[in-house]
Amino acid sequence: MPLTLKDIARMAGVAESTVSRAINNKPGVGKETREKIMDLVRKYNYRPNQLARGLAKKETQMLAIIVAELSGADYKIIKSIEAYANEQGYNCIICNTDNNQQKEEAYLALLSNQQVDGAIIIGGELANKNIINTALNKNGLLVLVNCLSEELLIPTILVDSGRGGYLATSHLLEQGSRKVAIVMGSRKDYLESEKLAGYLQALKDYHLEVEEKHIIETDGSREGGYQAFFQALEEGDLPEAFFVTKDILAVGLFDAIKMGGYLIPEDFSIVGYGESIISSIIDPGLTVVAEPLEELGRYAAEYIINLIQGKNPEEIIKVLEPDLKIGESSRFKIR
Amino acid sequence: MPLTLKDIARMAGVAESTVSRAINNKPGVGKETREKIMDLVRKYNYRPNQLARGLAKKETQMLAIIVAELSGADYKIIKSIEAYANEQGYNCIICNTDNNQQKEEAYLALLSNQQVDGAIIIGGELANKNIINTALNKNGLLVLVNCLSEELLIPTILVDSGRGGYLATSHLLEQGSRKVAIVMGSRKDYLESEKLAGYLQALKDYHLEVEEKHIIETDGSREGGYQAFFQALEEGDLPEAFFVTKDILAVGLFDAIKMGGYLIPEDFSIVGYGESIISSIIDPGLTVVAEPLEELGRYAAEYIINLIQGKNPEEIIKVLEPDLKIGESSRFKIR
DNA sequence: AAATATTACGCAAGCGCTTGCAAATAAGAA
DNA sequence: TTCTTATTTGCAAGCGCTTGCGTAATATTT
Repeated sequence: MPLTLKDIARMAGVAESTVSRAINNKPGVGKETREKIMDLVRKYNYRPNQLARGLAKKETQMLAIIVAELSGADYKIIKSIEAYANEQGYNCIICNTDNNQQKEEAYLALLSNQQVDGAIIIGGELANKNIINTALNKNGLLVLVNCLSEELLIPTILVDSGRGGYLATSHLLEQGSRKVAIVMGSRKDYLESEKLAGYLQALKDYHLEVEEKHIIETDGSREGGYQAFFQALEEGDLPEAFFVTKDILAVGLFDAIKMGGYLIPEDFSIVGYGESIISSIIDPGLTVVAEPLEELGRYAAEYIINLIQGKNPEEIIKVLEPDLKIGESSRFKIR
Repeated sequence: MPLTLKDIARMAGVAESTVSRAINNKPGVGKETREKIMDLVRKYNYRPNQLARGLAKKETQMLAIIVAELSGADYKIIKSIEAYANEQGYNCIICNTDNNQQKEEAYLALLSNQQVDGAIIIGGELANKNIINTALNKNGLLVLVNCLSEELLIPTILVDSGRGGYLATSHLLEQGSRKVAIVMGSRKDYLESEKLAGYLQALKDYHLEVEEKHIIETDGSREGGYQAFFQALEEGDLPEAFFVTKDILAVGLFDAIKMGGYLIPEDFSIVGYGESIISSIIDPGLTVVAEPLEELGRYAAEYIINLIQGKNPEEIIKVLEPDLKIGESSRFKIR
């Protein structure tokens, strides 16, 4: 049995309250008593029971990071959140929902249960609104990252995917390509649809017609990327460039292009989305839309902690801007 | 303010204890009262405060998964742990230590603090023994995965990396290569040293001399893999095959080999370690030592939960066997 | 030296839940 | 009907900690 405050108090010959104050270094404890207590604490390696503490204080100094899939990008965000949170004396627990509503619900319960002081939800489709609502009603503090709530007014922080799509597409256009296709995941995914919007806007700004067949929606897998190319090939009127919204898709697309005996970027210029190991491994190195993931995480962490500490931030939604990292997969086309 | 047991009790006109028993569906509550209570619970979406519950019951139904780096492999293990744990009514929180002793300590405190019922440590160097010890002394339950404790007798479950090294190397030897090099991370890393041991054993079984210069220790990075090849090149007496112990290393090695104008597997056969996206992306597809990660996680989860529930398992250390997944990067050599 | 302001400490209630035990009620056996 | 046994429910202590308030001890002021 671990020892308790009471044990320490008995050993030090003082009241529990004094020990408590000493441990939390609050005022109201004499220098000598404080030292005697701290010595005992060290000697017996006493650690306060956080459940009891949490119960009494109604705060746990814990944050939940609820994440749908745990991709490489998410991981960077998480690390950044953790870094800031730790700095501020909070610990983070990562809850992986696997895109499963049930699990999301279970983890959101951590919030309603007061096991964590706040939660950050990263990506994925948004949970059942009821659940979020009850979590919020019970005073739970929530921040959304890279996803959007439809009706509830929940603080949200995200990278402007529309802008990303625009950057990618206009880069390809600037490089001289005129027929640019987009290979994307599901349009139902908010971020994907935004990228598409950016793509469309860029075409518009260049006074180009939108070709429906150049909008290739896939399942987001490697295989999907592979098929996307051959689909384009079959349709005839092959694009000169591809904007690929996911790195795995890019891998498949590369496979297919090479399989077809074409060269990148000579035959096809390609821009991908997100800096990842994968996009750095594939050859030639991918030009990508780079997202400020660190900043994203940092901001989210700051936001939730401010919320917890009662400082009400000014803006409820914060949008960060991506930029373009030029690789070898896109090159100026002489026309 | 979330409502409490007391609120429900008042509304139902019964004692708190009755509500508690109803909620935990324990015997000793009449059918009608039970229903009345459960209706209230549903109506107000009441959720017991887990801190209070944990404090009273001295158990939280929570597991901590403490992981050093969160690589792709670890992620698979985690998912498998979670799956089983959820099945058994436990939730998992993932604690990422970033190979930082301080953080490891902080997270292990979750155990000593009784915030979790048990913890699973995956990979990485082992924490400060004192910390682990105190955690254990306080009755904390711990299982190690893919790492080893030096002196403490902690239940451990791992994949036999020695066997993996042996499989990889003997495969290359069987394919006709005689000069096989190993490109590895730090020898201080237990798993790496085991792989090396397996490599050496295979050479021995084939009655081959060990060439010190064919043991290439690197920092485990892509760059490290890259340099490894040119180092071998400079040394003269180029190997015919490489056993690479990490996928990132393999990427660098591939880069270098291609850069040198050589072909895989024509000029060099290569075997990597661990099935990962990366090893599946690089071209040609890597032959790898595949680890039963699912089983590993599942077993670890089973183990810790048994421990928590007081069932003492028979073996304190469990070793799983890897096997070989043949890709295109290794091929029979005609000599 | 007396009066006032500080500081150090203990008391006790309370956080929200569980649980052993006793009381009250219902049901079955005699 | 009366006694026994089983079932339903309440009481109250306790889990380990925090904190407001009161008192005793010490320091500061005149």
